[in-house]
Amino acid sequence: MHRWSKLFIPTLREAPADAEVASHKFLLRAGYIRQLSAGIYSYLFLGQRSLNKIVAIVRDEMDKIGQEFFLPAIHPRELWEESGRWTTMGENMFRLKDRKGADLCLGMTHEEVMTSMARSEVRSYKQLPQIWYQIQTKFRDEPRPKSGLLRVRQFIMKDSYSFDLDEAGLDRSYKLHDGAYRAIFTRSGLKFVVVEADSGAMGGSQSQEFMVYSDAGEDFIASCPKCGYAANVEKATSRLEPVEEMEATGNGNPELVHTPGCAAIADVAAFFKISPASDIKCVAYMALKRGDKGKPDAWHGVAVFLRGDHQVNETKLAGVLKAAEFRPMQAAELEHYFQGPAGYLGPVGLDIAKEPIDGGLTVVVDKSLEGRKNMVCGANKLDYHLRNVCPGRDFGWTLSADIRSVNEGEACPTPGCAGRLTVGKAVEVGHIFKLGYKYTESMGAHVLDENGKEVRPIMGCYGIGIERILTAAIEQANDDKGFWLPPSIAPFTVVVTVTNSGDESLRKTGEKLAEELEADGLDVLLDDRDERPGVKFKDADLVGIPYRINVGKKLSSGIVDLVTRGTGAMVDVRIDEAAALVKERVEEEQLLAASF
RNA sequence: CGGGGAGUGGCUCAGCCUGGUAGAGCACCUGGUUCGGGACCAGGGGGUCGGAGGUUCAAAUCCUCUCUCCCCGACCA
Repeated sequence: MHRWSKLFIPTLREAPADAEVASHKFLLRAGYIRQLSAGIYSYLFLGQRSLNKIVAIVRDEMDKIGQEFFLPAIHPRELWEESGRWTTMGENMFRLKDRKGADLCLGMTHEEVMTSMARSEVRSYKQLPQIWYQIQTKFRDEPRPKSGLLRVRQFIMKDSYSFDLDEAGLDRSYKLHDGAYRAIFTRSGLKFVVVEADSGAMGGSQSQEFMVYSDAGEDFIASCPKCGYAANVEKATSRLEPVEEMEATGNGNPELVHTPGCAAIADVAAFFKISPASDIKCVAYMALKRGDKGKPDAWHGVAVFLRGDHQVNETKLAGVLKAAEFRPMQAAELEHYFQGPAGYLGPVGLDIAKEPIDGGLTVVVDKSLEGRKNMVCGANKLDYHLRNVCPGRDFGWTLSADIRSVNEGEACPTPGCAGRLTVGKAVEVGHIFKLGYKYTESMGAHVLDENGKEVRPIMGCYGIGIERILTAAIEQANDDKGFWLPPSIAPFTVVVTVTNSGDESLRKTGEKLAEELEADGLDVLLDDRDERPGVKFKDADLVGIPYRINVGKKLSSGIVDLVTRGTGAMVDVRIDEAAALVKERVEEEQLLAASF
């Protein structure tokens, strides 16, 4: 039995000034964590206890579908050179040298190590499929760590990798993970949603994220309350309402119009008395194409055209262009590609590249421009616009694709669904991803199939952020006094608060009750500190323990209080029935979570 | 990397503008009283004011450089 009087649980009355989000504040105040450096935290007794419970759930479910490994955290450069990621990971990778001067890095993910294992050990199709996982520390030198444990530079990840003979096999491995992840998050008591995620830039074919709605989150997800459609806005689409086209003027051909001072969309729309949906917006980028082996990186001009009321989704754009990086085009570059100034850029008369980012100006139009008529656009000339512009007739493009972001309130993309999309913020707790042949190909892994022919295994990769489960759980259940965790991941299920430790009979009864609870298989913390009751109640409310039993003044009539932290409900319970009741409550709560 | 903010005892902060004995509340230690929602009284310990350099008789305070942390953006899981 754990006695609070002997433990190190450094609770704080006030949150340190630099904590902003609820989980960060409370993890610090409750004595779960302490910061060592930006994005680097120590986990103290309560924090480690909770993380251990999360890890146990993850391990329990993962063992049903795969095998646990434990891979090195320090990797040789050569391994990452093989996949090409020694370069592409850039500054996010922690790098170091050993005493001989050899380059090493700290593992930020383990596709390379796992693939090298498969490459050197797996020889036959008979050995497939394989699902290998590990629970291990990852190191990523984030440009901006933030929000306590939400975005950190060192964290624990459950990562797994599947190797299959073919796509049907990958599909099975992927579905196994989908099931395991749903079980893990359910048992962890999270209210999560599964959303379609972006996979374009990585070349994968399918990907889902497991999200917990929270304002602390960094991702936005679009969802339809009617049909259940949900997708990361990086990936989400919507159905657009038909636009009322403008009447052509003059002979219907593009017409130069003097529009002094109308650089912004709103000014242009007002000048022509049109909706921004009839204006063509231009966003000009320079896109970085990573050089293939030996070739240097190069920047190429990219002009994106879309409706005036839409926004460019750079994730989608990166996906269709396979570009590594974007930056806004600068004035000299605008002059070079458009011969015109910002604010008056347009698609007519441009010298268009045939292939995406391969010299010249890559012109990307959003799909929603196809088939539109009589639009307004910049004339690539200061203070002039064109009208009567028809995409396809008056200008062409390198490629046309969905590269816009959806907005709240747009129509759900599911055929036949009349719902409207809502957009909310969420924390990503897990991600499953069909990788394809990227690593087995670049690193040369193969097995013999039943015909004795060499074939490449196909891979999937799957991740869970262990600390993020704790963080998300706190974000979803807190108030001004503290937080309460689901019993399955709380450091203790119940705290027995002896209101006055100076009173011998209270203390003895409390100890006895704690022993009973423990005998019932519950994790019990006995608050036997020599503190006033108020202090003990405040601490108990703060530290995330879902149930509390007060052993105090009602004991003379054989009664203790059972307090449910989440609801604040306090009920009188006969002392000899208390243990059984708590156990029942915990079991009910877990059943309830499972039915979610 | 761009923009903003902050570094003074364990925590929250005042003092800086206008240079002159380093402060408050909480926490901590000792003794006493108290004991159902962060008690009270008395006594006590603890800070090279992020660091370096400079100005000055004198620097937490003024100047220069630098480090660190937080927030927004970019980036990313």
